[in-house]
Amino acid sequence: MESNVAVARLSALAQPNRLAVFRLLVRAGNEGISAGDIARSLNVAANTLSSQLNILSHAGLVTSTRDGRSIIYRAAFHAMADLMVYLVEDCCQGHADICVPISEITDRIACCG
Amino acid sequence: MESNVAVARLSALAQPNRLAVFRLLVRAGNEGISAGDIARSLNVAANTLSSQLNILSHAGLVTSTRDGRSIIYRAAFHAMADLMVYLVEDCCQGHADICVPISEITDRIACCG
DNA sequence: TCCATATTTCAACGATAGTGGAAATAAACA
DNA sequence: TGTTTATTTCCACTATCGTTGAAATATGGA
Repeated sequence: MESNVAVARLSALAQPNRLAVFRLLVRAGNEGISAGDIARSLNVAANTLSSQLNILSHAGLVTSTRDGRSIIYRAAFHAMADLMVYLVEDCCQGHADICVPISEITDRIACCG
Repeated sequence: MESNVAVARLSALAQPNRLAVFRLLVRAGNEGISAGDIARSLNVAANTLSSQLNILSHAGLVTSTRDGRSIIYRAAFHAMADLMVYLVEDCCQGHADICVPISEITDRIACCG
């Protein structure tokens, strides 16, 4: 991953509304949520949410498909995975003994286990 | 983790210089790097770097200890782990079959394996 | 003590982000 | 076709961020 892509994704998530949107979509899984339902859930104006979704979308963190009058948004899990890997890449340069904490991450990411 | 802490950490990383600083410290591991050496490595002014380090530090993503005239900075792996977990928390509400991508994260985070 | 090195703090500037009102687009339905 | 619902685009305003010069603080050594 290139640095500017990572920055775009981190910037997209570094805002209370957008972070809440993303986490809501993570919990919704592949089913996704319509823009209107997201706006109602988080109590934000429709146009404000639209620009937030646009930022998340351009960062590659969410995808959208039209369903009748509504547009369904979904979290892009692979993009999230790429970002996480990038953040701890090449850690410790192979000295496993001084890098125990990272292995704890994998133990704690067990959402569907 | 509270939302505002996550936003602070994501904001801290959502800037090219600071992201580069953090990744440099991740690669350095527990040995850490002095502020001056970071500034030279990344070719940024000392006072600019100082404010960047301050932001990373307040976000809990780096720690510092004085060593003579220098101050050594280190990545805070546990804080990073907490953030990662927060981002994919409660994903899919337990429907493992529709949430394969998250399990791929753990496979790909294997820096010291 | 005096000086050099390492780092931080302060103040100010220009640039960018977040929000909301109003209008535009898109689809469904009578 | 005309109307309603869903969402987005455009625009302007305020607030916050990132950078830099200059000064201040802290440590080590002559």
